[in-house]
Amino acid sequence: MHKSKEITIYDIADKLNISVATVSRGLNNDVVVSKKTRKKIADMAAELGYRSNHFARNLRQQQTNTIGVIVHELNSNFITSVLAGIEKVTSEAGYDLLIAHSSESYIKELANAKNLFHKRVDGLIASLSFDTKDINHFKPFVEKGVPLIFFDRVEQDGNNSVVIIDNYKCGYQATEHLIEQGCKRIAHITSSLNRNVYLQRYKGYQDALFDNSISLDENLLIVSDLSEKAGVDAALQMLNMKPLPDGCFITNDFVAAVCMRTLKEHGVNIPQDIAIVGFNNDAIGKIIEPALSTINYPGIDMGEIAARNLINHLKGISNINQTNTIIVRTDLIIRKSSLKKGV
Amino acid sequence: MHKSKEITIYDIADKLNISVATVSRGLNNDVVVSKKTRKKIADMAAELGYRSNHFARNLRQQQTNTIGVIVHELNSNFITSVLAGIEKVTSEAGYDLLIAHSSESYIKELANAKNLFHKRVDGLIASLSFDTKDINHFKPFVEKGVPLIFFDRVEQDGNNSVVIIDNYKCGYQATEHLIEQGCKRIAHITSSLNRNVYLQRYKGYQDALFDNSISLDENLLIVSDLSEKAGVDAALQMLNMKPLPDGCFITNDFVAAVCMRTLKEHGVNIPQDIAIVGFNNDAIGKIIEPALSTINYPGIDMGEIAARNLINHLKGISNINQTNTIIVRTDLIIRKSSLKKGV
DNA sequence: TGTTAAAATACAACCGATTACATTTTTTAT
DNA sequence: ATAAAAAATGTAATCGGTTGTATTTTAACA
Repeated sequence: MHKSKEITIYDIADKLNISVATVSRGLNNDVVVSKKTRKKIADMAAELGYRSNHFARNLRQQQTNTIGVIVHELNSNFITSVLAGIEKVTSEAGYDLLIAHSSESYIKELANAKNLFHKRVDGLIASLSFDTKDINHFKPFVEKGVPLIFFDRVEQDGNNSVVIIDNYKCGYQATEHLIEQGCKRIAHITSSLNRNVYLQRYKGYQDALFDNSISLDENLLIVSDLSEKAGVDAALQMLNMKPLPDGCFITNDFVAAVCMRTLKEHGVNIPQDIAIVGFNNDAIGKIIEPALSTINYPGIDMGEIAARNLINHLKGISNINQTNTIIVRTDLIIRKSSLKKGV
Repeated sequence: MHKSKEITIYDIADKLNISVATVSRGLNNDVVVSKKTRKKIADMAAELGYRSNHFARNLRQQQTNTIGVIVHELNSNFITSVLAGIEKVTSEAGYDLLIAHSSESYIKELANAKNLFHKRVDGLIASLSFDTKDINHFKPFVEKGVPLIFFDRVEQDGNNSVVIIDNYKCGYQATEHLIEQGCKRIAHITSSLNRNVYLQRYKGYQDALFDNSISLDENLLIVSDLSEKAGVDAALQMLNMKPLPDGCFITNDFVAAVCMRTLKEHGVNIPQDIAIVGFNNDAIGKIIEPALSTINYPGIDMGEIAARNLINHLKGISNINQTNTIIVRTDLIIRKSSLKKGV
């Protein structure tokens, strides 16, 4: 099977006995070309099976029509929702997407950034990996004037455009809900406080305790990564506490699920002994028993917003550097895992 | 922030007072350029912050160095593993990846195929969507000589290259295991039998029953989509059966999990009343209770194999059309959900 | 009918790399 | 020292579109 020759605008021009300039303009529906000619060109293009050459076009136009996305993982409800949102907006605007994932690794994120930079994406949307220390690898984009939007996992004190949720409020709400259910000793299982999202949630947790006159017990804070093992370990750690915590706010549904399983294996009743609230509204939360209370946030909206802002900036409609921080709504979903009092 | 001017090989050539041809060759580490000159070129490129223009290169070379991937979804362990495998091989070989997902929709798969065709991917790796009826939309690739490999969800009677697991064997094994555990009335919850994977698993199920002298009861076959609702409905349907099935082979872990939850809510004991085996080895299976027995298959290997074959074909090392079907190993993971007899 | 404005089309340079072929420089052998 | 061979570098065409400017065709009007 040998490759058949590609059709170019020169072939169309030849067949129609007109110039390539007219063909090019006609294909782009330029009003300067008469309707009749445009029709002829379109018909001939279809007949010959013409497909435009992106490379020639991009080379000449000095733009790639491509937007890069760097995410910290692929395998989660939240991320796939964000991607869906981004895809919706970008594809409508005629942009292509180049998706890279760092698997929570700083090294891979670095490589991805470099790669996308060399591919000359017109813009970049990114969520930082778990162990990203600094964001110097995004500097080349800034220097070349490539617009940049971070979402969810962002650098706290940068002056970049970000699309985030109010993690502080979420932490506050989750904790307050547990307090309302009668919890007095509320554990908090979370990830590295160097990541903005976890730090803010922790602060919300602290303030909710404070506002309800519950003193903060540092021993109830368990920091770990987001692995299955971490969930088991966290559960064991809680089981060793005397007395057992009566509530627990976990910043990740998967870890919460593992944790619950381990607790139950050790005879702990949920929510009677410990009420639990997770974070993310992953599919898993509805399946485990008891169903997991959690914080829901609209990934698809975050994706759409990030993409829309980026594209508007690219088109000169708005300027990213003016609207610095966009906060997306969230809500607390209450299920059985936290309902000590019943409904 | 205005875009700073791009550095090209002409700039490097100017600075060094040599020709662009030499610069181009030097940058590609062509041995025909002296080591000394190559060093000078590399240094100057680094100093000026040169980045090569893929578009000029691809335009000239008439190839995109890009491989397209169409998957039926993004949000599953299996698919992300496959993607990881593909990415590993392709990035080592210097190819880029263009990933499209159809969300199990024929329409979207069609659009994706068209899109990737127009982007001129050098090769394509695809898994068919749930409701894909025919594969005519891949014809343009064949006609242009673009190599094509299907994995997992494939067209049963095409003569395309495919990377699959032995779904028949898996179905047989899962069913046999349930029989060994003493099950006599084994239900089978699966998806459209038009998809090869489900049809083959069903056949394995049938033959395992036959070989163990258990007559096939058509009423025990429940066909549905893979949604949460489907899991609930399937469970309810089983609950209505008199007598209740004592075993169940479900071709999807998520559906199995939902199904188990629903059964338990109705007071059914697992595995005592019904032993259950799922499929896919999703993370969820380890978390639910009892832990879910399932069929494991190595997504990462499938991805690597598919990608490696494609690239070898592109490089002329091998020919895809000769090695038509590649079957990847699988194994049955036995957990508590199916252990009626204990270990 | 002739003049001018407007509409449609054509010409040709350009984007930045690659590469066949030509030329120059260096090395080797006589 | 000189011819021949080998190594290094250069020249220029090419990939397939886009677009500023020039030219031709058509329309409008006096």
